[in-house]
Order: sequence, then structure tokens, then C-alpha cells
Amino acid sequence: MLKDKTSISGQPKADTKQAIERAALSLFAERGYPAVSMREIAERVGIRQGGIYNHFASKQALLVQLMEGHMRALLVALDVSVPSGGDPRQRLGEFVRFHVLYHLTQPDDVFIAYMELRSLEPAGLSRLKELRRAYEERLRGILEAGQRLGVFAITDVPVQAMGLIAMLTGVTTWYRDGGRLSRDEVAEIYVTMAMQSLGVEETPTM
Amino acid sequence: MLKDKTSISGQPKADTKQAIERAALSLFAERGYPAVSMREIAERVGIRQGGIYNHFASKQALLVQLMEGHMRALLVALDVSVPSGGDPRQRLGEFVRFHVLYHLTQPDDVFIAYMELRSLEPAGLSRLKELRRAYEERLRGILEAGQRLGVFAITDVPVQAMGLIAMLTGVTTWYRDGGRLSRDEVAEIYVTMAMQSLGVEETPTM
Amino acid sequence: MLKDKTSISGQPKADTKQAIERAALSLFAERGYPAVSMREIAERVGIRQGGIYNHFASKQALLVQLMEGHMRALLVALDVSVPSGGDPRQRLGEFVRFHVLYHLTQPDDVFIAYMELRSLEPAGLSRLKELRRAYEERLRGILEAGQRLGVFAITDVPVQAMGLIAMLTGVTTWYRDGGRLSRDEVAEIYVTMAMQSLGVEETPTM
Amino acid sequence: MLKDKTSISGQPKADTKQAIERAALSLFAERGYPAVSMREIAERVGIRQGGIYNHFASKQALLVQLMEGHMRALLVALDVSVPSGGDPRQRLGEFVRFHVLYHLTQPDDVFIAYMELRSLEPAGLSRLKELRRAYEERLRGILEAGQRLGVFAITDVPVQAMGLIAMLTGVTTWYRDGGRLSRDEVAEIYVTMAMQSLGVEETPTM
DNA sequence: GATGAATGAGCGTTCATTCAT
DNA sequence: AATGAATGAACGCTCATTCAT
Repeated sequence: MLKDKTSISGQPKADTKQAIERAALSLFAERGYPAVSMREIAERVGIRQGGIYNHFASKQALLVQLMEGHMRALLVALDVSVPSGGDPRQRLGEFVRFHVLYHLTQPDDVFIAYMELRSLEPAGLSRLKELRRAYEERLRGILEAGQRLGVFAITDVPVQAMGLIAMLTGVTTWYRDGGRLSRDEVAEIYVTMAMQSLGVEETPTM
Repeated sequence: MLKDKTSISGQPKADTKQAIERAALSLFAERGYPAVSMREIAERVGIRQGGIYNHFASKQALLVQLMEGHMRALLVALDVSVPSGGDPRQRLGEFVRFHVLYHLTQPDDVFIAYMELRSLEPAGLSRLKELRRAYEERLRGILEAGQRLGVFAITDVPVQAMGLIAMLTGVTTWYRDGGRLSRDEVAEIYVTMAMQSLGVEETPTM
Repeated sequence: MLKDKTSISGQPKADTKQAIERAALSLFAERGYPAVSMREIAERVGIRQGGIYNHFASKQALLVQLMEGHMRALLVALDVSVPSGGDPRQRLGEFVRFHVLYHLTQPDDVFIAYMELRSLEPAGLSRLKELRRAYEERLRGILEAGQRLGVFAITDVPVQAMGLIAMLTGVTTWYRDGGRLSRDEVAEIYVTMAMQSLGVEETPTM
Repeated sequence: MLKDKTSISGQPKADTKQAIERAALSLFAERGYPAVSMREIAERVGIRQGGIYNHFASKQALLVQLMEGHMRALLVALDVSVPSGGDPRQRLGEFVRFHVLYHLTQPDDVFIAYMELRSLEPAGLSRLKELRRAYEERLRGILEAGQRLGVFAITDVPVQAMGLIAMLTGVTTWYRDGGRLSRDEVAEIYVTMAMQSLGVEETPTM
């Protein structure tokens, strides 16, 4: 089974649809969904305005596709990077590392998924909220497990979870590649901050 | 003869300009600057579209006024709530409390000031960036003081400052009045989280 | 009887009305009536938009006042410069000199009176057309007199009259003060051209 | 298979772009560029306002296209009607006839090209001025040739050229088809006037 | 006489979308 | 699949005008 649309003849089919998604992703992230026109997206792809409608039913459908695609990929990647079970401290470290690095790797997807919820019409909105909830649930699960085992000092799990996610996500607002710190160094700083915020003093060896 | 239009009853004359600012503030915060039309703002104020231009030269000027006004007020309020000098741990607590409560009190101003930077044209942008920098500088000053005195365990002051601000600001993304926790309780939770993230175990009595 | 509005106290009253006329005249001439806004006129005068309406009932009334005032002044000046009676060749020379010099002296009035007829609403238009006709009639009278006396070679008086006026008026499209020729020199060139176009070879001494 | 959209019947497909140009031409000529709205142009064409922008980038671009198109066509037609070389008196006659008849045939193009220079933004203005200069240059060439040969009595070639053009162009301000004189008769009157104004008494047989 | 604020209409332009080709 | 042309609605903004102060 072939992953892409390469035909047997080996002639690669112009994958306009993906090009549209890439263009829209970067433009939406940069300037926001309402500020981006279909014409701009088309121009970046190298087609005309109307051509987009051969691939997406509407601008809204394009947004939903981007957000839903991102969230599903994020959940899959999370489940790979942070398998269930094991020491909550280790799992928290993995979660923090995953979250920070994923956010630094795919900042556009992440930013859109958080910011453009308000641009969603009701149908798409409820699907997206559910996916976001599922992601946050993974962190709440880790915090609860650590609380049950007495390894985390947590005043309030839901608040702490939201606070942690906000803190971690904030990395995207200031980190720039090529600066003083590498992505991995930043991730480790955030791991330390997260651990400290939960009162963890020594992380078990991994 | 009174200079301003305040009548003897103290009832100020209908101040259209302020009403426009209030309407624009809430609409921009809710749906974003590009998604809000001058017509909508005018409608909410109860005037016609063109009337706005008696008070603001352009939609952009209105945005700049909102953002700059907010940032200047924020800096003044910060200097009142967190005077310079004193124990850095105490000042950090004051900063966190101030930041969280201010953000919960004026969530719209705060949100716009962070989110709509991308909607600013160059002239306004540079003024706003300077104001933001000045605010962040206050926190960096506290962290550096604590680091010098050895009361904070800080890997990297600028990163820690940005991480803290992002964490604190994140409170606006989930807190809703009337929920399980009061604003003050949430502020104290954030103070504790911030202290822990800096390795502070006991706060000095204030 | 005092000509201006200087009061007995000697305090000169700000003659806003005339200032408005002057500003409107130059702006209408430069860019055309529809392209000029009441705000621009007011700005040039140093008052606010609404202030104009203390002096003129409407933008249209302002235009009519300018055009009618100009045409009446033009007719008066013509009758002074080119009195009736006398040799048609001499009177033609006087007419040409008057027309060219008046057009070079008051190019804005002249231009508006010809160009902005189309901006007039019916009431003003018929009054202005009558005034224009009266002016052209003066030239036709001269041409007819010369034709009767056999001193002008004219194929068709009305055509010749319109052609002459168009030729003379055209001086405004190219003449600039400070150039190679003085106004008087240009006027004499036009006199010669006009004479030649009527087959006059020697002008009687004046 | 045919390259263009001309069907076998020869009936060309409804050419909206040309229809827009025609509508704009007549409206601009009638009321002036600033007084005409895109809505009016579209209405006359039978499309909606926005549809114009499929053919012209802006109202200004539409004006430039009209003016530039006219001037280029005028120059081509002139070079056909008045070939270089030959007796300057004959060429002058041809020029006058051409100018008058072209102006009576295409009065709208002509009027716009002279009147709406002030509505042009700088880029278009300089292109148009160059085209106008090229046209006037043709007449100056004829006058200079006649002056050199001693067949024209000219005080000043540039002034005479501008004066002649103004006189000839003025025909559009009064001539109406169906009046007492045919276009050709009017043209011959202007030829005679032009010749007389240059002191030419007998035109060589052509 | 002048102002500041308002209005209703209209401006040039752009928008997302449709559809015959 | 893509285009060119169209649409109807909306955009930010300016217009001439009015009027209470």
C-alpha cells in the first residue's frame, strides 16, 4: 500500500491539496483566520482563488481540516512518546519534553489549534473541544497518579494541569531557534520548572 | 462655571468616545481585531458607523489607543502594587498576585495587548513592544534580585521570567468567576506554584 | 459708505465668507468641484466643516456664487475695456487683449466657469448659460460689424466666434508667468493670430 | 480549433472589458472622473460593481487605460493621415483636418485625455504627458518646416502650435452633428482659419 | 459665527463563493 | 483540476449636511 499518491507510472501527482493546507496553516498562524483571504492562500500555492474549492468546500472546512488534523496527530504522537503506566514523575517529564518539543517543532499547528477555536462554527467547535479535552486529560491523569502516590504536591489537579499547560505552551511566545539555548536545553529547563512546581526534588532515573 | 461637562449631579455626559473604546475592547477580545467591523462597534454603542470617525481616525488608531492605554495603566498599577525594594520573595508574591488578579479583572485588555500585536502597523507596534518589555523587566528585576541574594533557584533568568509570565497569564484561558475557586484562592495557588518553581520553600511573613 | 466690513472701531471683522470663496475657487479650479470636499475648503480657511454652512447654504450654492460672481465681474470688466462703437478691428484687438489678459489674471474663475457647468444643477445652469451667451454675444457683435464693413473675411460668424474664443481661452493651458514671454507679448501674439484668422492685414492705429 | 473565442458566425463573445471601457469613457467624459462611481459604470455595463475588478485593478487603472489607449490610437491615426514629408502647407491642412475630424469623431476620448490629466496619479501622469508631447511635436514639426521654407508667418513656433491646437480642439465645445454645417465643412473652415493665422494665402493644389 | 458630534448615503475595494468552460 | 468571470455582501472610510451648544 502506497502512502502518497504516486501512481504506478512513478509520475508524482501535484498534491495541490496538501500545498493548500500548508499555505493556509502558515498564513492562519501568522495573521489569524479572519485576516487571511482565499486569494492569498491560492497565490501562495500558485493557483487561482476558485481552485481551492476543488479541494475544500469552504474556508471554514479548510480551517476545521487543519485543526482536526493537527489534534489527531498530536494525540497519536503523545501516546507514542508518553505511554501509559510507569512512574508519574518520569511520565510527567516525558509529557513536558513532548509538549515543549512538539510545540517548538509545529508551532503553527499548535497556535492555530488554540487561537482559532473562536473562528470555528458550532459543528467544528464541539469536535475540536473534545480533542483538546482528551489531550489535557492525559496530563490530568499523570498528575492524579502522582498525587495518589504522594510524589506530587498538588493543591488542585485541574488548576495545576491548566497552569502547567499554559506555562509550557508559553514557550512558543519567546523561543527562537539559533538563540542561546537549544530546544532540548529549553525542554529540560521546563521539565525542572514543572517538577519544582509540583514539589518534586529528585527525579528518578529514567 | 464648570470647565468639564460634569453636571452638578455628578452624572457625566454620555461619553461616546469611552463607549466606543469599551465596545471595541470587548469585541476585539471576543473575536479578534480583523473579525470585528466598525459597524458592529457602532451598533453596540448605539451610533452610526461614521460617527466613530468623530472620535478615532481609523480602526487601527482605535486599536492602538486600546492597547497603549491598557499597557500604561498596567504599568502604573504594577508600580503601585509592587513597590521597588524589599525581600524578592515577598515582591515576587506581590507580582504574581498582581498579575493574576489584574488579568482576571481586565481579561479583555490583557488578551488584546498580547494577541493583537500582529494586527498593529509598524508605528504602533514598536511603541507597544517597548511597553511590554518594560513590564517584563519588572519581573526580571525581581528574579535577578532573588538570584543575587540566593533565595531563588534559577537556571536562566530571562527564560524563567518568560515562562512565569506565560504560566500566570494562562490563568485567563480557563478561570471563570463563579467556579469552584475564588480569584484570591487562584492567585494564592499561582503564588505557591511560582515559589515552588523557583525552589522557595517558605515565604517570609509579610 | 464703507466698502468692506471694517467697523467704526477699526477692528477688522474676519471676513470668513470671502475666505471661503477664495479657498473654494482655487480648490475647484485645481481638482474640480466633485473632487473637493467641504472639509478641505474649511481646512484651508481655518475653520471646521460645519462652519461653512453659516455662509453658504450648500456646496452647490457656493459653486453657483463663484461662477455667477465671476461672470458678472467679467461682463462689467469687458464693457469697460471694450466700449461699444468704433472700428471693429480695433475693438477686436481690444477684445482679444482683454480676453487673454483677463484669462491670465483670473485663470481659476475662468476655468471654473467653463468646466463646472456640468456640475451645476438646473437652476444655476440656466442662469450661467445666459451669462456666457451674453459674453460671447459681445464678440459676435464685433465680428458682424466687421463683416458688414468688409474688413473681416468671415465664412461663418458663429463658428468663427466660437473658434476664436476657444483659441484665446486655450492660452491658459500653456502660459506660465516667468517664462520666455510676458503676458502682454502673448496677448499681442494672439491679437495678430486673431487678425490673421480674419484676413486683416493691417490694423488701424489706435 | 480556434484560438480566440470568435465563433464561426463571427459573433464575438460579449466582451465585458470593452463594455466597461466604453461605459467609463462616456461617463467620465460627461461628468468627470471623480463624479462617476464604479457602481454607475457597472450598471451601464449590466454587471455588479465588483465585477469590474475582474478586468481592471482599480478605478485609476481604468482611467489610465482609457487615456493611454486613446493617445496611442491617436498617434497611429495621425501618422497614417499625415505622413511625413511634402509641402508643409499641405501637411498642415491634413493635420487640421485630421485633428478636427478625429476630435468630432471621438470627442469623449479627446476630452478625457485633456481634462482628466489632473485625476491621474503620478505614474500615469508622466506616461500621458509624454504621449501628449509627442502629438504636439508633430504639429511643431510642420510649423518649423513651413517657417524654414518661408511659407508660414510665425512669430513663435511653440506658442503658435499650442494656440492652434487649442483653437482646433475647441471645436468639440460647440459642434453638434445635425446642425447647419457638416463635419467636413467645419474642418475646411478650420483649415482656412489655420492657414490665415499663419499668413498663408493660397494653398497649393493637393 | 463657530464647533463637535451625529447622520444617511455613498465611495472604491475586497470578500467567499459559484459555475460554465 | 483549474480558470475567468460573475455575484451579493460586506469592508473601512468619506461625504454633504444638520443641529444643539
